[in-house]
Amino acid sequence: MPAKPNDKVTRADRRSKRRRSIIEAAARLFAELGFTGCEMERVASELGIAKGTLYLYFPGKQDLFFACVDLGMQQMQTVVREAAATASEPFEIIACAIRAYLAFFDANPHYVELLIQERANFKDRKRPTYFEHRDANRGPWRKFYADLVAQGKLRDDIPVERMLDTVGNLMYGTMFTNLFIGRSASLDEQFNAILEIALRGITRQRQ
Amino acid sequence: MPAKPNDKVTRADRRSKRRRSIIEAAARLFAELGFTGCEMERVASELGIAKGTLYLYFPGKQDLFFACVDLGMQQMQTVVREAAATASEPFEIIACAIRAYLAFFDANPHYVELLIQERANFKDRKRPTYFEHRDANRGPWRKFYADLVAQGKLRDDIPVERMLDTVGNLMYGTMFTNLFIGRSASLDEQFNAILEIALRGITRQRQ
DNA sequence: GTCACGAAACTGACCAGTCAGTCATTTTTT
DNA sequence: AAAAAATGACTGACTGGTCAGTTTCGTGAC
Repeated sequence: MPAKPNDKVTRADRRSKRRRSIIEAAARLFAELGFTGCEMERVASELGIAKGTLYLYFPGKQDLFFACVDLGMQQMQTVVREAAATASEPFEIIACAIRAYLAFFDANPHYVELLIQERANFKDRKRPTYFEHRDANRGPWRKFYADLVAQGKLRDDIPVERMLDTVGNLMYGTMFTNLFIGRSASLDEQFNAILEIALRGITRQRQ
Repeated sequence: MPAKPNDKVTRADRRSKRRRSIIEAAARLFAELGFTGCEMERVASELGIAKGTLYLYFPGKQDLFFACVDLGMQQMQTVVREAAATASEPFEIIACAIRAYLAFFDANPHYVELLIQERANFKDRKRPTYFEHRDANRGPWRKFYADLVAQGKLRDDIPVERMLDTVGNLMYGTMFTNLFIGRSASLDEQFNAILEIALRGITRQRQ
């Protein structure tokens, strides 16, 4: 009988599986060797396939690279969103999101490397994927913060946009520093300091 | 008669002048085109000299590049140190340093680009120059913060090292973000938010 | 179950362009 | 006229992308 649909799925399935495995191998190699340093031949040999095959799945080296970065940022956003969803109390939600973010890049340092490579090699060809995803996911956070301001839980003398920027930049800077010179403290200790300072600052408050 | 000493100075002077001008031109081009994208020939033609001449001043492309990064970070450290020295009141000193840091990279975005290029192209050949300089200049800040803790002006429930790290990462992240997607607010507004949040946090404090 | 055959997937030798670094020669300085 | 500085044509190693040829897959006929 016309097992056509079924068949087609199998074919397409195999194709997308391989596509995925190419992206995963390439992501590791691009991170390790850099965009320029990672030859297409190397990616192919890593997978045990011929170089020409890569070009059946991606039009060129750059497209393969962008696919790697995009996969990484998608995974990050998913992890953070899911972590935030496990909490209910407002400040706990913020805490969970921050912790998940740091933990993700801690466990996947190669994705940080890709962000560097992207900026280093395509600075005027492409808006950084990181910020593309950040902005796409910012709406809910903006509303969340605004609500907390309305409830008197967050300061009303600093625009929400500035708070989001500042906390975001703190996380962003921490992610890079951790990769570049390693964490100087345990993830927990670092996380606690960040949360404490972001929420209450470094000054001793008069009671 | 033997104007030897004088002569030598003149000679060495001319040499170091040219060396400096090579570094300055190269810094701009490396930032604009990337380490790989910036050909030695290009640097030479920018200066109106032959490619071979570059090799009389630097052993190779990498050495020239590292000289560029180092010059940038030296300038930054100098600017920040001098700015901090203009203030006397503790929190004003911190404010001046942060403002000078942001203003410096705002006025010299090409140096940020060089930091990216350095990391992207030499991740396992060299500790990032930025952190090399940061650590070399951290001692006084550590002592400064510790004194403020002792005076009850800074919190004593967060280790000084964590405070330095966190504030440093916030500045570092801000510098990158400003370059990557542009500042979303004026330098002043951004600076105010950073200082306010670093010192007092985003939460509304009960009086 | 197996055979035939067209389509899809895969291969890897090859090409064309690139560029850091060299060095024999020329120009400038003292 | 010797030394120092500068030149730029040249080379050797490298690599993204191509494509003519080969292998594998899926399907329908028997």
